[in-house]
Amino acid sequence: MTELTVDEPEDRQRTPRRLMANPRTVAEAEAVQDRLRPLVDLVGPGPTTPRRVAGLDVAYAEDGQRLVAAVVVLDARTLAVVDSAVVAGRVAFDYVPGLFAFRELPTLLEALDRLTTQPDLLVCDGHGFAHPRRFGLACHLGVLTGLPAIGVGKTPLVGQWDAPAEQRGSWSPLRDGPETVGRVLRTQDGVKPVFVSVGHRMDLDNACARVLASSPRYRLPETTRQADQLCRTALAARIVDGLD
DNA sequence: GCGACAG
DNA sequence: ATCTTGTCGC
Repeated sequence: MTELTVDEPEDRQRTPRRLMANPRTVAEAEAVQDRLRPLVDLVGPGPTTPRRVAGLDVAYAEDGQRLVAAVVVLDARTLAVVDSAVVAGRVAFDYVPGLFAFRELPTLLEALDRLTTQPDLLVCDGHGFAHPRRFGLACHLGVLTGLPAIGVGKTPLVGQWDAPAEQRGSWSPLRDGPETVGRVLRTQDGVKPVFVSVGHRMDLDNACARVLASSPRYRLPETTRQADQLCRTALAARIVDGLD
């Protein structure tokens, strides 16, 4: 299902081993990020009018070890759900700010592999370029799948910014030192803004345009909301194999 | 040395 | 992320 594997039918659902490094220590994890970082395409410009947009999210079980990942594909124009996948898994790494992606990556990739419909944009729950080593979850998912990706965070990880105007669509640059790493974007009038950053094969302007187009009514994009609802429901009702 | 720190 | 009660507002 991923672009990187289309030439290997017998292996089409597996991300190449050379990119699947599963670190066991903080040093190894940071090394993986530094190695993949050069593969990120920050220019894009990415699809201005994508057909299908995917939202990804994860819900954690009570023990904090098991989790359920969900991917929901929406029609970019109507925002109607056209496909989805839910997978149960295990936390693959302890939570460390900056290494968050390693916790959910294996299960999220598995869920992406189970889609029937190929999305042309991934909207990730977390940051992309707005990361200490400029390689957050959105960059990681983008590079591993080869798909355009953007990161939408609810809270900051790095950078400083000025509050954007209260109107929907207003934004201010998110800067980490001298460089702009993302934007603080107001998706609804008078509502707390979100943190948008490039993941892969997209420019920042387009990334913000896509986020706004996906958030007609609420603070978070419909993609994120649908994915959140799906994995949360699947976990609570245990309607997913491999749990318990 | 002391905070901050995606989900 | 998840644990948690009520509360203000559409």
